[in-house]
Amino acid sequence: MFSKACKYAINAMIYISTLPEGNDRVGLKEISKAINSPEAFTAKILQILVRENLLSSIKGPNGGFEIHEEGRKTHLYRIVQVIDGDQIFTGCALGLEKCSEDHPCAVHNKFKAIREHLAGMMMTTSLEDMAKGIQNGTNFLKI
Amino acid sequence: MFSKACKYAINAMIYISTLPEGNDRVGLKEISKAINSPEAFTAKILQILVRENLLSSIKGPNGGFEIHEEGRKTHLYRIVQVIDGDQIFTGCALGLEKCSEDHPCAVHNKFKAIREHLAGMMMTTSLEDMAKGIQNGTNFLKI
DNA sequence: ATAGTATCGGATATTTTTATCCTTTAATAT
DNA sequence: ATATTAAAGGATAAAAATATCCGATACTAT
Ligand code: FES
Ligand code: FES
Repeated sequence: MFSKACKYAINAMIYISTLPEGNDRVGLKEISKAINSPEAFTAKILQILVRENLLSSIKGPNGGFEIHEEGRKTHLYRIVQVIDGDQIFTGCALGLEKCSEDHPCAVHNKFKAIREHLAGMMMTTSLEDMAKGIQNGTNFLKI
Repeated sequence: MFSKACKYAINAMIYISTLPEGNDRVGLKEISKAINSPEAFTAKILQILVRENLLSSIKGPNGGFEIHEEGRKTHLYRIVQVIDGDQIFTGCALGLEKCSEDHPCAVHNKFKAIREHLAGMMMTTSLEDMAKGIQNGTNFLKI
């Protein structure tokens, strides 16, 4: 479904969002430990998220990553889009060059509903929302 | 969503199912032309499907692949399972070792519904069903 | 100013997926 | 029997995804 890179991105963003706003600066090491991901690879992914302004970073001592106010309203859809592209939301399930009503693949009609279900869910689920479940121990980021 | 191998497998199986039953023997070359897939790679995938008894093959002149009676009732779920495994139907969306109610990831509840939607669709969609859409020109296998 | 720290970014390595090549095996037709 | 044909299977190659390494950059603290 999602690439590993994308899973790490989502979990990392949620983890940062669980930290108290304004006091949420956190380093790579802590993040990758919290989500159980390879450190160096996670760094690459965080770099992309920073470049795309979904995340901000500060270098040097007491440096790290943080997500301010508005950033916590980011929807999962956007993260997937930035890391995996939106093939999953718009592409053809069976590999046709493009998904369209005019030239539908064998599963187009049935699949479209699922894809929209997924896209809708991802578009209405924010980091804030997810962070709550982690904070109160209902949901988990690793193992 | 699905691997290329899996997409080729599904389209190939549907293509064979569009041919008149009992007179449906068709060679690799024709199949990969019909679904626009790389020949040698497609051969590998068909071999797996033959090994798993979703397809049968005959060597030599007038040889090829065919799907008998019962085979046409095969559901897409089974093809995905054989080629990609059932990670997509049972695995955790965010990469936890296993998906479970006891230790749910951040999107577990929301994702479960989508996964079940997908699994249900794939379990109730057969080659026969798909073949009809191709035969009457409503759906397409390539481009 | 200087040393220390943490992210950035480029280079490289490993693994997995996708794709090709070629020999072997089994069936057909002459 | 023999030549021909098409799938099977093993070996290899290319591409993409995942993962690691290390010097450069920017910031902090002393
Ligand atoms: S054409 Fe395949 S999903 Fe729309
Ligand atoms: S635990 Fe992640 S989808 Fe169920």
